[in-house]
Amino acid sequence: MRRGSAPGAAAAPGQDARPRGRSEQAELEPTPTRDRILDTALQLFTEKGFDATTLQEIADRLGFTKAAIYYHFRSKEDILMALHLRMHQLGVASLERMAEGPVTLEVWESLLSSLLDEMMAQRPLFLMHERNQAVLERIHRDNHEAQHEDLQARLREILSDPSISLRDRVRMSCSLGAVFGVLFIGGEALGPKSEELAPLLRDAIHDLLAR
Amino acid sequence: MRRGSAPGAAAAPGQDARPRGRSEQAELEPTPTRDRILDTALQLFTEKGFDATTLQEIADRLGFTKAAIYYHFRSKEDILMALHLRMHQLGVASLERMAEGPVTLEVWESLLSSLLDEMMAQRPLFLMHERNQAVLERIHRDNHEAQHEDLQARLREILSDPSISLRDRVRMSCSLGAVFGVLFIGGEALGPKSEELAPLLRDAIHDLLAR
DNA sequence: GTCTATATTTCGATAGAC
DNA sequence: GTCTATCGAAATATAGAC
Repeated sequence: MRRGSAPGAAAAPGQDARPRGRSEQAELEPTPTRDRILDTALQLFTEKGFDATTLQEIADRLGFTKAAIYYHFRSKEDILMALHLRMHQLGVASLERMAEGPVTLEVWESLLSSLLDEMMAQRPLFLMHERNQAVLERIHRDNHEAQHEDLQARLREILSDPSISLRDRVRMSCSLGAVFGVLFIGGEALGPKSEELAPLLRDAIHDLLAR
Repeated sequence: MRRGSAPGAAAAPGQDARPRGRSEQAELEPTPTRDRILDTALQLFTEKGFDATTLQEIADRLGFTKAAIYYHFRSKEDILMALHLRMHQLGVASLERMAEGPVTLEVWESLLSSLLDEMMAQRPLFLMHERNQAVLERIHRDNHEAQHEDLQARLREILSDPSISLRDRVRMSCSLGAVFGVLFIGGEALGPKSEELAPLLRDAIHDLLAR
């Protein structure tokens, strides 16, 4: 945190960090209002970035006040982390397959294929993530608990594995970038019909990885 | 601007927005100190993001105070815009070639090739730009003067051109993404030897665009 | 050109009523 | 569960001395 960082938060030591709101148990449970806050935040964080988005704006769009948000979330960062969690869980399946054996070009291609499906389905989440990398890294460093099991870390590990030829690792990076290229650079320019897009993208990736 | 936004700036109407500092003429001229500020800002904006970087930090790293920066730049945004300008000028050459004729896959490949050279040479600038997209767009919207002539706008135009087949536009997006993939995702993982990287990347791009 | 000191605003977060 | 009111902490930007 950088600004109004929990002014009265260091009140009683040994106390729970959560000042009020819902019980700790119920905290992660989705509720309609909670989800509406998350959806609105997702939109604004993507459009303007996390830092430039104020709780006031989120509240305004939802038709209630800033303070009400604090019943559902402990802090602004918590909202971002909840969104991060949503996305993070998507990567887990792919992640486990990546940990199983050696990553050949063929394995990579099939991994990318399932990743592509997930990204197509959850594009807004990935977009938000992409546009708030700096903030997310900052927060990740602070809570260096929750040692990922992080998709990005595992990717970097593979891409720096010297037992794979540099040529192949370049191809892997390219194919990964190609997915981002189509979803985020091409994005709306290519047209929103992901049904047509996906097979064309898969073909291109295949040309990149085959042989 | 969102926070301490020019408190006493709306003083005398009809007055120049620039309160003090160097003369308007000399303002864009590079000086050693100005460049040092820009270099430091480039680093911090990339590491932590524009919003999370304070003028205090920039000043601290340079060994003088916050206020001194205001002799060289009118505002924090001005620093970002100066960096944006640096990068923007790199794209101009490619941009003009793109405006000349119809963009075929062959033209695209050669454009990408020169863009790649520029990006390899000026990677930090592109990295900063990539990691501060949201802020840059916000500022661009505010100063909707300086109608770009913007690289990104022209790219989107091409990628949505219906006279090019969807298949080819997907390939173009892929190849563009591939460049980002190698430079920014693969990044340090692939190793810093851009001499080896460039030809491998060009080969991959060729496989994507040829035939 | 750089400093000290300060004005001004914004925003996250809390307290407590309802 | 949401509101009003307010606190406390930055951070941008300015004024004016040196």
